[in-house]
Amino acid sequence: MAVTIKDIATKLNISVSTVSYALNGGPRPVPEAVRDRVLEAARELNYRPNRVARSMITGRSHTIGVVPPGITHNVFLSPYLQHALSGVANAANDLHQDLIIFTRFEAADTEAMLGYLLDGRVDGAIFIAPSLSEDATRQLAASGLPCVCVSIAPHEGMPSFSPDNEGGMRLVMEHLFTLGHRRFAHIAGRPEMDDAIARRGAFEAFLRSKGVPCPPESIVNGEFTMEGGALAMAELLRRGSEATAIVCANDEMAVGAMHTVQAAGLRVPEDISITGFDMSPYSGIVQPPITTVSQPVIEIAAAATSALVALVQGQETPASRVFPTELVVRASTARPQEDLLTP
Amino acid sequence: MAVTIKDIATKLNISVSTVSYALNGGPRPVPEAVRDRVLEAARELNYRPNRVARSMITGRSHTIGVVPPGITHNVFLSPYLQHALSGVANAANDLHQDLIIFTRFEAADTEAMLGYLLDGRVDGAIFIAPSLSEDATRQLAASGLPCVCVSIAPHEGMPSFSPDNEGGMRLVMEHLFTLGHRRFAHIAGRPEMDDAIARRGAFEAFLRSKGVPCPPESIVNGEFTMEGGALAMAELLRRGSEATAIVCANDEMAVGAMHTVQAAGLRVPEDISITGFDMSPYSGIVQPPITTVSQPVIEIAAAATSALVALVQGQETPASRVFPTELVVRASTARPQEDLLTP
DNA sequence: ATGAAAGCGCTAACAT
DNA sequence: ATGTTAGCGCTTTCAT
Repeated sequence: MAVTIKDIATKLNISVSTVSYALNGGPRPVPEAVRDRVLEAARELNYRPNRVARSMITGRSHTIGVVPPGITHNVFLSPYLQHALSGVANAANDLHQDLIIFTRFEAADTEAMLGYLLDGRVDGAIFIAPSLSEDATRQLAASGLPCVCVSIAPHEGMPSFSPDNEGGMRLVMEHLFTLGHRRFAHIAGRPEMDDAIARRGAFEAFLRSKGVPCPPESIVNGEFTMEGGALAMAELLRRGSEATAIVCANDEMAVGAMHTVQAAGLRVPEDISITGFDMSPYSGIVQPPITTVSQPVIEIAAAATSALVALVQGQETPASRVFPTELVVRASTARPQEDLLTP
Repeated sequence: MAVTIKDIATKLNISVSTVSYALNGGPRPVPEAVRDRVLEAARELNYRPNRVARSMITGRSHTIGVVPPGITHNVFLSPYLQHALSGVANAANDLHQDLIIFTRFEAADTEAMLGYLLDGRVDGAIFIAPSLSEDATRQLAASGLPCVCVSIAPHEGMPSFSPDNEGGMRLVMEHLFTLGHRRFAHIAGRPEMDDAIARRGAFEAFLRSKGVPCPPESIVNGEFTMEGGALAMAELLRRGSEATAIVCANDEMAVGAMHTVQAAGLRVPEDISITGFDMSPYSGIVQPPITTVSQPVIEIAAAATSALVALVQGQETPASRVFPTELVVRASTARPQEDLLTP
């Protein structure tokens, strides 16, 4: 049996309340002499406070629930999530919060998800790139659990911390367009993910604004992984794509796509330019390094975490924020061949 | 105020115990009619069980604490930990356990660590590549908290799930030796980490067994990161190393070391062979891909997790296991120059 | 200044 | 078959 404050009280022949106040340093004052005796007894008995019991009374667990996208299989193996989790962990650390990571949510089991989130173990939740159903979103809002979202939020009420996807995509497109590219293809993310939607939308919008055609067969969806990118690229080649620039929705896809392109005997960037998004470590160490858009994922996630803690502590709903993105030009993009041939 | 079983009991004019038994499907039988009414009322009132309250009675939280190495700064950015966490998460998922990830332990604050681990929120703990003090180890054992260790355990009593570091290192060394290498350098991990120690030990033992000299200046310690490897390699070059084979304690180090080597104008593998350890994704996508040793980290971590759950459930202490490693020959290793010149 | 006692929401032993 | 009640370990109100 673990040592409790009652044991300390019994040993010192004082009441549990005095022990509690002594241990917590308040709110009721305790004479220093008594406090010292209590602290010493605690040390002697090897007493450790039971936070579960405490949190039942205070209603606070000082623990934050982290909900990664339900679609992702190996959460910890996704570079994007790694950075997001890193940001959350850093901020949680600074704010003295612990983290429960919910990797157990089956795709769309709203009930189970709410059950876990509302079982009293977490003070609030951070959703990372969620794809929540209308129903889940509504119930969540109704539950009153403080929530924030890394990436675009599923509904108005939830504070959202996201990168400027549109701006970032515009930067890459402008870069490629200026290099002389006129035939583009887009390897898009899964259509349930808001960031994927935003990036695809910006891709199309840019082409429209320049009067460049954007046939449906030049866009293909895939998983946000190297395999996803490799497969999507293979599909583009199968369709006889003549694009000189392949714009990918994230870096892993770009790495996979480049692999397929190179395996097909084409050179990057001489024959085909490829771009990514997110500036994941992979895009920097492949040959050639991939031109990409950096977004401050760690910072975004940290900001979301701070906002959540503020929300939990009763401060008013924090404002959503959109974080700037930056173009990172590397060696996977160059002027297209035909441009070189027809000056 | 959240809905409780008391609300359901009041609404249906029955006792809380009946509600509890109905909700949990036992252990006391409840007539089907009553049960249905309870379940319906629960749905209507939007009742959600409070697991904190439950775990206070049952003494079980169905939650596992995960303790990454205290040294690692950005836990989620280390490929090794990513895979270990993945394995833990997979198994935890299968076994219906949640995860609290303790990223908050300051280097050596034993007291704080024990406080968190023993505060009632976790049923047991998984230590990943820990570097625990004698004191922490002893207190932990005394606390009775079920614990297992991914990598070599800090003491006998704790079941350990680790790769065959010695065997793996022997495989690489044998490979390099057979290629003709006779001058080796080792980029070792931090001397607090048991895996690092084991790999270094096996490196030295192999050379000894072959009668190959192993001067102290041919071994340099570094962080288990690309930067660590790059720095260590630079140090080796500064020392005027004439090694033809650089054996690194992990893949990130190898990637970093290769970067330094290439930046110095040397070719891999023509001028220098480089090997890694762990088979992290990075080692496979750099140019040239790096010869490495694969260890089944995900499987190891999953086995540790299953063992922990068994331990929590009162089964006898599971046996420690050592997992086999495999040599993965890629393009970063070749016969040394001098071997080609002097046949 | 300090003790006694009422819960937090739940399970389970004890009664009926 | 089902209701009553005693806690789990703690915080906090109410007495003293």
